[in-house]
Amino acid sequence: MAKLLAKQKRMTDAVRTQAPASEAVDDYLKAIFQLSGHPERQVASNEIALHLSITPASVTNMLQKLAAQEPPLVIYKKHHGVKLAKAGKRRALEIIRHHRLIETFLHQVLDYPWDEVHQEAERLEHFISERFEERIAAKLGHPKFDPHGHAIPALDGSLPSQEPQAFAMLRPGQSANVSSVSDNDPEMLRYLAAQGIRPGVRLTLSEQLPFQGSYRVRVGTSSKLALLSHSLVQSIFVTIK
Amino acid sequence: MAKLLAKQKRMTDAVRTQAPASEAVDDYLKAIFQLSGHPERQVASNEIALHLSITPASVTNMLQKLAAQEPPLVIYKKHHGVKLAKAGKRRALEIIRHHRLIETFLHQVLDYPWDEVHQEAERLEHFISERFEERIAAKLGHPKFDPHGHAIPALDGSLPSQEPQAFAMLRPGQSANVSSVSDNDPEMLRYLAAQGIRPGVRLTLSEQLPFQGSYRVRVGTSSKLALLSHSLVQSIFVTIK
DNA sequence: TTTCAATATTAGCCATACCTAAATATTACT
DNA sequence: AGTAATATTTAGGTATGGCTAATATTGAAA
Ligand SMILES: [Mn+2]
Ligand SMILES: [Mn+2]
Ligand SMILES: [Mn+2]
Ligand SMILES: [Mn+2]
Repeated sequence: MAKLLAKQKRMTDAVRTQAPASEAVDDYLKAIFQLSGHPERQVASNEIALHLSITPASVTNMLQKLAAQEPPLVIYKKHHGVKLAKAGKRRALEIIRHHRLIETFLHQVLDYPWDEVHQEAERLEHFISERFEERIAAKLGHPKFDPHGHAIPALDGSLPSQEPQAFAMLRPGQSANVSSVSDNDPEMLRYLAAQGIRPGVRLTLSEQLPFQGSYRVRVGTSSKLALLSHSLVQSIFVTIK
Repeated sequence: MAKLLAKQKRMTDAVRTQAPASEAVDDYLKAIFQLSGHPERQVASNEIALHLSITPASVTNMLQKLAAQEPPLVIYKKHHGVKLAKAGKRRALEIIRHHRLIETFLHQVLDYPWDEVHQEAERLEHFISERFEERIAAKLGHPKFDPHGHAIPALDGSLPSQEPQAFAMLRPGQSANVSSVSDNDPEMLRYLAAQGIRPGVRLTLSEQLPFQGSYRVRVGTSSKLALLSHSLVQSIFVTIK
């Protein structure tokens, strides 16, 4: 705190641009990054609004601000969506790196259960310093994946271009290894853990019950089968090999 | 983020009170706590303004808000200063506990040098959860002191009522053990470390040069004496025994 | 090619949070 | 009682981030 008197002055001067970098800005950038997918496509205002639970008008407003920054954080084409500009992508990946490193740290060093790490990381990701980031990465031996199997962006922002596949896409009889699971629903994570489902475990789809019913799944080499709902199965991502 | 639509409505209703608990509020409460000392005395608006580098008008404004909360965070007597109310003292001690636990954690677990922990803790203290606090305390074995020798408030807010004495108060010939050092000036901390001065070390005042000059000090049982400026010596607190 | 529904943008506002300078008031000494 | 130091009030500023309602654009279906 302790706003310096100089600040007020400086802001009314010629500069005006330069990164605000608030929690809200971070969250927009993360949202755009996640929604733009692979290969990268333009993201519509509506999608962002939906993702963040705000109105499209608010989104347009913010996109204009982000595009007006120097350097711009997004490339914004009126009526045609946005994509991240260089600086925006850098920041998004930085936040995601923070998030996943923090999750891993909380789990491995502070013994958090895997269903509690996400919430805490969601806040702290915005406030840790570069130093902190570097120190926990070192402490953890520069991990490549977080507790849910999500890849941690490297310092230069690079990510393995793994195309994760939803388990729901498999056909009965097929097997695959869990690569990651969604991390935002604690209850679901506890349930998955109870079923022995976590990154690295091999799953075999036995059958899908008719009319979009549940999935009967063998977990590892266990003898009895787990019965997983459609929504559950959509949160499990696998690599077939 | 993701402000829920309900919020807007609710705030214009009857409730209105209840804790905002922002970084600024935290910093006011910490300032009042530190300034009110032992035994506790009323703190003047001016002192707070000075401490936080803002104007007295801003302070009055904030004090009124803090006093109006339900429950009140401060007891504010117009023209007669404030002191912390129960809830305010609880919060102040909570933040101070956070701060000192984080400092200790950064130093011991993440190998931060002792001159860098303060800055990082100053930010993070506002954002960690109760869970995080509990976990790092456990990891550290519930430490009683931070790297600068400051006592860490217990969970119930209790603090050892040690009356730390400025080393500057000693008379030539006297010896004392360093209990703590000021933690806000990194350069000074590096200098002290270089002189071997840290909590627990025994200091003997050999002489003070005339006209408020430097202090000649024996550090531990070393043979040669350190020469410390007046301002340096005022940042060192000791217990005589 | 026209029409229209879906989508997006603009305009005008609201609320919160902090802070300021200047005018005014209070207190506590001398 | 007078006055200097201190504090408060008044009035207003900046910044962020959100909303509604009115309007505009786009693109696909007719
Ligand atoms: Mn976040
Ligand atoms: Mn994760
Ligand atoms: Mn702080
Ligand atoms: Mn300290």
